[in-house]
Amino acid sequence: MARRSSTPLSAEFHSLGQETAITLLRAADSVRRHFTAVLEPFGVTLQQYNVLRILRGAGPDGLPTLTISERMMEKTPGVTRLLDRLEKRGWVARERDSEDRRRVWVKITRDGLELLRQLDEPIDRADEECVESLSDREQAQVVRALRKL
Amino acid sequence: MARRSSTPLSAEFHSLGQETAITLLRAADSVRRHFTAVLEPFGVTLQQYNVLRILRGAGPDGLPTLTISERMMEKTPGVTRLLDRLEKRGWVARERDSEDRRRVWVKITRDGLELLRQLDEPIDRADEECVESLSDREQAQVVRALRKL
DNA sequence: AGCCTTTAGTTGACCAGTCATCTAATTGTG
DNA sequence: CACAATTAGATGACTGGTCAACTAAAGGCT
Repeated sequence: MARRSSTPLSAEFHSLGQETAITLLRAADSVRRHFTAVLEPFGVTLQQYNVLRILRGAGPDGLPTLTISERMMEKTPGVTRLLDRLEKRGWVARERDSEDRRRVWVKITRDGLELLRQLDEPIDRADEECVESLSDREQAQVVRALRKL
Repeated sequence: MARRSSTPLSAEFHSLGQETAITLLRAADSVRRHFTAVLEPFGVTLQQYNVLRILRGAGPDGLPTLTISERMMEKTPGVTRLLDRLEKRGWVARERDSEDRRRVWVKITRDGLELLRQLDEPIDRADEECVESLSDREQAQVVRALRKL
């Protein structure tokens, strides 16, 4: 059952597992930096962008706060404060549910939608660029493997 | 030169590039969570652990702050404050260079080394565990591809 | 020597993520 | 109906990452 530690590809590492983990973390950092650089001129962070995308996808009623935090796989406190900032910038609006007054519905505003519209093209480009040093074959291999994590 | 957007493997995505980028970010999060869970009982964070590993590798003289921040590929201010916390816990010591008094040498303490000693085994295990759902072949594919980023 | 530039590192302000705790509203059960 | 348990979300305190501005010490040049 337990796998013996396998030989790494590079002498820099103890084991193949270590090499995979660290290479993965580094690669993800590189991708994150790439997106951050695209968003930075617009004054949006990657997480803020993610929330706005989720809200655009959710349609005109928006979503309750907890649903957003589930979709982002993030803890609620972080999301609450992220929404505070998005609300202050006028990109989202919050409204308490009149039926269940614990619940807060969050929806993207006209300004938020306009921001996303401006970002759609640059982000599509960034999606390609940040992994452009990999062939389609390599990308497919990576996706198929990493999906298992 | 410019690559046309390639077909994603899953309908969830617009393009293969997007699918690769997002899958990569998610996988890295999973790995990060795995390591964090191992370190948490010891009261160390992943970044703190990284610094301690770098300092152990550097030998008894330690390293200047800026060198540490280069090796971590991180901005200096963050490292300064990380070191503040490590110093407060007694895991590192700082000493101003008597030749060049701008420079601060940071070295790991006996307590810091003892902490790492206790962590060596669990971390080696975590290196394997966090990617154990991939075969050696898949890991090698992933490493070879992601090294290009 | 005097001054300008560069280098090493710190500090302040902000965004983000996590944990623990808290409030308020709702639901479930006797 | 009343009261406990659950749920939605907010708040405080801390770690961490980034940018901009700052201090202090070297180094270089006239």
